[in-house]
Parts: sequence; structure tokens; C-alpha cells
Amino acid sequence: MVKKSTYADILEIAYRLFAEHGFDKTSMSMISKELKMTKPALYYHFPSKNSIIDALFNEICQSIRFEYFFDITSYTKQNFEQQFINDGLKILAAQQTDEYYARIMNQYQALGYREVHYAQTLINILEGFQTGFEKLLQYGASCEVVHTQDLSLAAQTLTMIIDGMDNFVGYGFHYRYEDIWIKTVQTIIKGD
Amino acid sequence: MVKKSTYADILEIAYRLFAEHGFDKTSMSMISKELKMTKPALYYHFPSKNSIIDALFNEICQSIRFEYFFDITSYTKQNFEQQFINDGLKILAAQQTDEYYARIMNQYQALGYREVHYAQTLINILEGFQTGFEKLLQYGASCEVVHTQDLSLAAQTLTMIIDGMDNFVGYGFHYRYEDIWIKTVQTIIKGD
DNA sequence: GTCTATAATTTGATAGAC
DNA sequence: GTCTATCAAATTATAGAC
Repeated sequence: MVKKSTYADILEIAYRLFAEHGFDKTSMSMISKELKMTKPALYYHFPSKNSIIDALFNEICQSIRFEYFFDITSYTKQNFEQQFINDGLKILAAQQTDEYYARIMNQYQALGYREVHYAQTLINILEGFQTGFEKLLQYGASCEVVHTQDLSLAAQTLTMIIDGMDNFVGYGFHYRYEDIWIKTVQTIIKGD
Repeated sequence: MVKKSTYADILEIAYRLFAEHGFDKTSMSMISKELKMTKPALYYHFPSKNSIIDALFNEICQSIRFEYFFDITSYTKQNFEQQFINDGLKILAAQQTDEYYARIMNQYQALGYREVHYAQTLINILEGFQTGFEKLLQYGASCEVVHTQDLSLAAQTLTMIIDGMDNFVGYGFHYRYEDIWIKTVQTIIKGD
């Protein structure tokens, strides 16, 4: 067992506690207790509770960008549909392995309603998906493998489906997510 | 200007404050101040802050059930597609007129992660949509107007789209929601 | 880097008068 | 139904010793 840095320890513990109890009901006392250190020791590493919340936010946002899951350079005319389906399912799989993900994101969304900085970052991520999907579909159309006319609308639909799957998974719904994704992608590829 | 009941006044003010500042950062002092009464006066009407949150929750849940928007008895073979589209757009319109709706629901979702009672009620509502859509599609299939084979999958997709539209509207995304809904419904009706 | 001790503030909630 | 006054508890954050 390698000793991780205190900084990383704090973020890991805070992530779990924030998910379980929420930002507001997780006090610095709770975090320090769980870390087996005292409150002032915790304050030595982070100047405030908000700075922990922010550090966590930045770390999470790095790992959920469109480019993290979809690599446009790996797409060809031959593998297009399969690759598209697989890359989307990677997101689903990632979320399903992190039981706290949805709870945490729900709270950052709430923060976003009150502080534009959070909202803007989250909006940028979702816009990354939308424009990413659009570029991918444009490439597909140029290969004559995508037949939908309205690529922009298709990209919006895909973004909403991806976001919706995250939400529903996090809420414990046992939907047939794989099938929903596959069918949505196939319908768009096939065109009207 | 008719004088509403104090009870209703409190819920109206609390709804706005909860949306603007969140449950935790909205204190009973803030609510009473906004109502131009004192804190103990507020406590006379509601025994606790949680009881306000609960009363609001019950009121909201009444107004977002599937049956509130979709009346299956009004569907015929002739009007099926148009009626389906219109009823879905009614939800979208309702949400767009209430600027606080998404913020409030985001918080009840967060509560649901910590107290099953909230989660169960929200899940019931979403399940109401899913089974409602399925029944509607079944009726459509019996009229030979719906041609999708997998009605259950279609119902799940529709539920996710409805929920996703609420989320995205609330976050200020200017998506082409009407078109997304229309196209989704038409694709399902048309079948593979 | 970690500790003890404590300041400063806010909160949800109540007693009791009118 | 509304008020003044107040409580007990909890919270974020800091001073200062080791």
C-alpha cells in the first residue's frame, strides 16, 4: 500500500463525504475526523471548504470531456457505427463504476444555478459534446455512412441522451441504456 | 388584489428563496423577513423548515404527473401523432414558464440521494411516465399507427428525453427542443 | 504539518407576553 | 397570529504553541 499525498487523501475522502451528505451538510470537522487529523491540520492544506469543492470540481471536469471518450482520428468509414456505439458505451461504463458520480454532479449543477463560474464550466463541457458529435457526424456524412440531414439536431439529441443516461443511472433506474444508445445512434446514422 | 392565505404566501416565498439560494442556505430568518413577519410567526404556521420543504414537494409532485399532461382517452387513430407531440410540448411549455422549476427539482433530487422517501416519490413519477408512454404506444400499435416493435424501449427513450429537456431548459440551453421531441416521436411511430 | 483552544457568527427552534 | 427575547448547538475559520 503506497502512501498517497495528503492532498490526494483529502480530495478522496471529501469526494465520498460530499456525495454521501452533500456539500452543505459535510463540515470541515467531518472531513478532518475521517482523515484522522484535526480541523486546523486540514485548513493547512486547504484554506477553505470551498477550495476543496473547487479542486474536486476541476479534477472531475478534466475527466469528462468529449475528447476523453471520443477520438475522432480513430474513426473510419468501415468502423464508424461500431466505434460510435462503443465510445458512447464507455461513458456509461465509467459512470456505472463510480457510485458517487451522479450525486456529486447534481450538486455542482446546483452550484451552477447560483455561481456562474460553475455553470459556465459545465455548459462548456456539454457544448464540447454537442460540437464534438456534430464534427463526428459531419465526418460520417462525408464518408457517406451517416444519412441524417439535420446533423445539428442529431448532435443535440445525442448530447441529451448521454446526459440523461448519467442522470438515470445515478438515480438507480434499470433502464436498457445500451439499447437506447445503440438504437439512437443507428437511427441517426440510417437517416429518415 | 385578493389577499391569499398566509399558508400559500409562505409556500410562494419559500419556493422562490429555495430556488435562488438553495434549501440549506435559505434560513427561516430569510423567509420570515421576506414575508415581513418574524421568525416565531413563521414557526406558528410550519413547525420546521423541513415541513415547508415537504409541503412544497407534495404540491409540485401533484402537478407533474403523466396523467396531468397526457389524457389517453383523447387519443384516436387519426389524431394520434399530433396529440402525442402536442401533449409532450405542453410539458416543455410548462417548464419554460417557471424559471425556478429546474433549480427546485435539482434539490429534491439531491434530497432523494439521502432520504429514500423523496427518491421513491420522484421515481414513481418517472415510472408513471414510462408506463404511461408504454400504454399510449400500445394503444397506437393496436390502431396500427405505431410501428416500432420494441414499445418498452421506446417508452424508456421518451421518458429520458422528457426528463432531459427539463434539465437542459433549466440550465439555459437554447436547444431545438420542439424539433427533438417531434423527431423522436415521429421516429418511434414510424418504426424501423 | 499538526495540535489545543477559542473566536465569531449563524442556525433552527422555543418560552411566554399580547 | 404575531411579537420580544433567548437558547443550545453547530459551523467556518484562526491564533499560537510544538
